[in-house]
Amino acid sequence: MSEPSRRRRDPEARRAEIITAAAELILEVGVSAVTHRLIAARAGVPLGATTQYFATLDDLRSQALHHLVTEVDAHVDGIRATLEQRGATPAVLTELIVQALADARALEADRAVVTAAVDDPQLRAIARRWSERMTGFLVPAYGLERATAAAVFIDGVLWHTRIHDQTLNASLIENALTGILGTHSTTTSD
Amino acid sequence: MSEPSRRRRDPEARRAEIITAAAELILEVGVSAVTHRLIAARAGVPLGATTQYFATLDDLRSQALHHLVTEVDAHVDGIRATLEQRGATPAVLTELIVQALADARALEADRAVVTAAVDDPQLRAIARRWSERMTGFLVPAYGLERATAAAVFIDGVLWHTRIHDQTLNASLIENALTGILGTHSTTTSD
Amino acid sequence: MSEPSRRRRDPEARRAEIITAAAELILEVGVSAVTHRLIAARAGVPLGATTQYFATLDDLRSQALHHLVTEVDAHVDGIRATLEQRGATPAVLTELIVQALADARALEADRAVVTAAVDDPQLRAIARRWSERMTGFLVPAYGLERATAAAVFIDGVLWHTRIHDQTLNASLIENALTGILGTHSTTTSD
Amino acid sequence: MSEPSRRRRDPEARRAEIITAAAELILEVGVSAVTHRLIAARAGVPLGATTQYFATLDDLRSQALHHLVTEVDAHVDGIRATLEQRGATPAVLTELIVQALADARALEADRAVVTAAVDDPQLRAIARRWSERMTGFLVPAYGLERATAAAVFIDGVLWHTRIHDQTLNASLIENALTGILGTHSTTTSD
DNA sequence: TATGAATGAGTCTTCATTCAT
DNA sequence: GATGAATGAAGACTCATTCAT
Repeated sequence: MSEPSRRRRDPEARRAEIITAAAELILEVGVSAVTHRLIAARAGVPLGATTQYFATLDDLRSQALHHLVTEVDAHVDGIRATLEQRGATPAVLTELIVQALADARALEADRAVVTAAVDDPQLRAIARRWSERMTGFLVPAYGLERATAAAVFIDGVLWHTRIHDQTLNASLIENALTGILGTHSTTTSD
Repeated sequence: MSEPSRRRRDPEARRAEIITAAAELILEVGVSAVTHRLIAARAGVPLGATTQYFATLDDLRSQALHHLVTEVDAHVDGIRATLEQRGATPAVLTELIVQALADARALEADRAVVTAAVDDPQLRAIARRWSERMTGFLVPAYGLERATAAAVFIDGVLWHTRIHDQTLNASLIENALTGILGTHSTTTSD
Repeated sequence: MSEPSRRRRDPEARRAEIITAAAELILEVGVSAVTHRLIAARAGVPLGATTQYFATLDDLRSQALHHLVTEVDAHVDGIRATLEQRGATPAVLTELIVQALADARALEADRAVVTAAVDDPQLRAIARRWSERMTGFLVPAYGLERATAAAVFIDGVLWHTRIHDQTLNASLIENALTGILGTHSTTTSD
Repeated sequence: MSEPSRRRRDPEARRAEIITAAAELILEVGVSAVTHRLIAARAGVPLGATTQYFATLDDLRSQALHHLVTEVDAHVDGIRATLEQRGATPAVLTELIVQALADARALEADRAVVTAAVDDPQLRAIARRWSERMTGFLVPAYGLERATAAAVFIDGVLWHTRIHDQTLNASLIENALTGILGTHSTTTSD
């Protein structure tokens, strides 16, 4: 007598699946092109599930964006770890940047978040975190001003890559960072 | 008894009005949120007018974006003139950047074009022009690598401003540019 | 205070209703004049229902046409049964034709299918079935050529009736069929 | 000072051009797909001309259909001439039919008129003329009943050709006509 | 008179959202 | 609680028709 039942029995997992699907779609087709139906299809859940767990599509979109933010955050955590281990020198930073540029998915995630952030005040606060954290890593060694400038430059490098077909070369990046941060990448906090 | 009756009779002006309205809306709500209805309302023309002059909404969007591009281009022309007159020194560049950051409208125009460019290959080519022209102005004095790095940094400054609520201060910008371009702002080409 | 609220909950029945409504309208106003709105009104369902069940209006039209085809087919089945029972003589054929001419609805269905078939290759194949089946019934007794000619004549009779206000009289039909099929309506296959 | 003037100076010729263009388009895309714009483009006249000369699109369509009717009529005139010269024998009729079947344009014109006639009472009267005239040619030799039956058969042949990919062969047609009209092509009026 | 700009009604289609089951 | 049927508001687009020029 037991019908196939209503599928899963783990609401939290379903939520997660739906958010993941939405996040993927945001990267693929853009924030404004995601729909309930698209998400349901991608997540392999019935249409109703996408409205059951999220009051509104905007709500769902927003949570998906947050999901992407945490993804970006994880990357930043990795960067911090490396910088702490090996020192925040231009050479190490450059290596990390070149690595990041090679990861198309991460690049897209960042792009999606930043682009969406321009229009969405709530999201903007979240997006700011990236540069703030990055700046934070560099402040101890270079002081606030130089650290900020370096973070700004790195942001520029990311955008440049999205618009141009070829990546900036490593020595250009390293030289620029060296110029911005100054030669004395040691003590002084300016 | 007098109905509003038919309107103007100046097609070229109407086209321009519609494009202008569309461009404004792109800056305000983003490319993907503009609709015929929105544009018509903003331009103060009947819905039909927006389809009379443009075969498709994409067509209209595209022309509005081009309109913004020419706006950006005009700014860049101004920058070139100043650089030629006063020299492409970090100080002059900084002054120009600060000026640009104060012009919210121009900033938005640039943002809209660049953001749209990420997804639209045709537009991407156009958007590349900005950094290419900017780089071009600096190459004679600093060589290709440093010029490129400076343009990338400036792009980063623009994005930073869009995401953060406060502008970067002038000395930060100037110092960074000085570091990137090198102190010897003479003729060395790398 | 009670709004009409949501309707039925029987998808299959709704599909059928919509198709039936569309088929009726095709007969009344022609294939190219049917619209979603018209169909919805006729079927007594909201506009959205017509797009929920059919991806595209063409899809809906096509299914409605198929519906008519099966209707025509059922008629042809009846004809076959009679011919098998009573023999495919001109007299019996005439009786069946006169019967068919009296059924305005069936006549219209056939007309709609044939007319639509002229422009639609896919439908043309279906429409050919009518004459092919009819021919098939007569081949055993009269051979392919005479059978074909008779089917062609019968088709002509149907069209004649649609264009003229009065029906052809039975003796005319029977005499013509006799002439076409030959006197020896017995054995021989040509 | 003389501007290129408003183009033509022969209203009647323009009317004719427009009607001809409309008639062509009816044959190509079907009655319901013709639009003012399409007609204007085909005729090489400005949009306004199509509304200047015809009160309504339906009016224009109707006149175009009449134009096709006269075209069909001209064909029938040719047929009459031949029948008067060479006698209305099955052999001659068959020859004429085979000829007609080879003329795709004429076939389409006939189809368009007849198809449109089913729905349009006014046009139906006009369309009836074809079979009435054809019948008329045969009445003197075969009497009303047989003449009518032959005309009906011929109509069937035309439709058959539109639906099937291959033409009926000449001997089939001739044999059928012989059967319908009887061997004694003398004066008996039934 | 001739032209084509102007307008809005109407077309197909998509989808967020609601809610019966 | 889970599902997907139901609904209508919007969106893009087409075009007959009107009418200023």
